[in-house]
Amino acid sequence: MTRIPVIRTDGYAHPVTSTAPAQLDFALDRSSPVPLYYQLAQQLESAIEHGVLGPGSLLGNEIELAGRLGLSRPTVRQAIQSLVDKGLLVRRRGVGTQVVHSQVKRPLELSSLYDDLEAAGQSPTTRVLGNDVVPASAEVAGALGVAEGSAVHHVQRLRLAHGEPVAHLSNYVPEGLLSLDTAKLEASGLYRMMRAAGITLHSARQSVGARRATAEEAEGLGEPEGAALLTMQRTAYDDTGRAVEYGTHIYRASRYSFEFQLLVRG
Amino acid sequence: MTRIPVIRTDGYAHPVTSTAPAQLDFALDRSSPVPLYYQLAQQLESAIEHGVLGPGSLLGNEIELAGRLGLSRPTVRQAIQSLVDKGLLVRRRGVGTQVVHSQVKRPLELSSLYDDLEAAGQSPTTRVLGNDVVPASAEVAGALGVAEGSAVHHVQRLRLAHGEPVAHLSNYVPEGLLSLDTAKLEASGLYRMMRAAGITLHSARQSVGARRATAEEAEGLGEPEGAALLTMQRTAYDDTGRAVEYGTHIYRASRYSFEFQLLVRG
DNA sequence: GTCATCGTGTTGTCCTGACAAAAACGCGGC
DNA sequence: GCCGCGTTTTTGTCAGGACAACACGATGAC
Repeated sequence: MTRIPVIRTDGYAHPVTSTAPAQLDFALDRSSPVPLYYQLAQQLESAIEHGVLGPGSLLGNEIELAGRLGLSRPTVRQAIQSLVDKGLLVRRRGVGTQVVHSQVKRPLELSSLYDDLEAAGQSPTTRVLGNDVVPASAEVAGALGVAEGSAVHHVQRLRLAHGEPVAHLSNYVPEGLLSLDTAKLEASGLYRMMRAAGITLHSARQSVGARRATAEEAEGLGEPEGAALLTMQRTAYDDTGRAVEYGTHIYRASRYSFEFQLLVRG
Repeated sequence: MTRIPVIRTDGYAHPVTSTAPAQLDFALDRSSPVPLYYQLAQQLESAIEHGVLGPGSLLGNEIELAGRLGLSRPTVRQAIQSLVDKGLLVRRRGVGTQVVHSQVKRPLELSSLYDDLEAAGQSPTTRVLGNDVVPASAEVAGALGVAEGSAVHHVQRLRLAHGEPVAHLSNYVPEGLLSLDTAKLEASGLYRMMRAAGITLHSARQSVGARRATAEEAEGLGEPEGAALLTMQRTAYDDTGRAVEYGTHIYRASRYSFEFQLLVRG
């Protein structure tokens, strides 16, 4: 390994580590139903995450790598490309493929707040405040693409972390898509229930803003009246293009902020 | 074309249009330096955007399409895949590839506020409030990965739309990366200047929150004291992994909110 | 009429091969 | 010592083929 500390005149020091191509052995199972490129991608990602492939280390050229693994070059490229898309690798023509220096985390998924908190070790809890079927208001009908007045589920929940309120969630779901059991809503999250019901989420439009809390909102969240709140509205669509959920949520700005990583698409 | 209106008992009506494979002719230039798959992807995207390929219309099978265009199947697949990654197309094995129903816009880019406003026809303006070189504070040094006290650019700008203040932007850039001309900062945006300087942005970590305005902030933005503000902190990295920018921004929540679309990665 | 089964169409995966383009390196000339 | 040029290395693009997996409709059995 060569380590070349680059000292710049302006005091901006950045250690450029250029590791020799790693000689990793990957275990590929051709009898597995899991695609070969996916097996390779997962093992590469695992190696990167566990530091076996440190930041800046070269991956070794594709042709040699393919030969060593007994794969064809397109298969190896497909595996590498999937990690490039995730932001874990960078390819440079004439140089090679290397692991990015900066630590990359998730690039903003359509994650439920439940998953977010759970990942952060916040032991989330849910209190279902309401779970009814109501006629759609004009706002809800427009967002979900249903007729005004048609039946929609309305779920109101309070999300807590460590017993403290964090957010008030208000969701609308078209009637008939999903059976919304109050007990399950408390134990899991709405998005998990959708996945379990065979709904494949595709995309969502979100809008994040801020405003001051009304007396009622402040009361429900344990904030002083007029406190700053983070607001989020979201409409989620499945892969057939129909809207499957519309939600307007408010978060305690003193206790929660949206953290995410985003990638620049080349 | 077959049009099958699906009427559900719950009043949820969604017209499923399944168009016969479109017979589009694309103009591919083999002498162009622009890759063939990219030419095809752009023309497909254009056709979708202009409604030539309506939502739900099938693309026709890949093999026939490849033959008709005089391309190989991998090339056609690469073009299609890039649009699937953008969320414009959906592939289904055994069925075909079709245009998604929901209108898809940009999936949250690392866009500057300047571009955002310009795209929205808001005719943005910039007033540079300060453009200095200062020693890095502990916070800035930590975010940029430089030594505390080392020289960094500090740019403070006020962004206006239609002459009204929208946001206060405070950016830090390591010294020596970029020449930060005040005149250019007013005419363009920071990110455009970075791209022009040969810096290829790779990823960024963002944090969005809310709080109430101090008297000074309210004064600068034309808001009443204590108004709700939207806050955003961002650290941007280039493809070598070094931090190239750190910014803390505040937005008038009464006039601006973050709008974006996000895709579920399969 | 209803259900299981088979056939067909389409995308998913994987292979081999070839040339082009870009970046880095080494060498020679100055 | 420095610059320029060619060489080498590596990824980028493209072709053509083969089989597998899955979805859907049609067909037949019951």
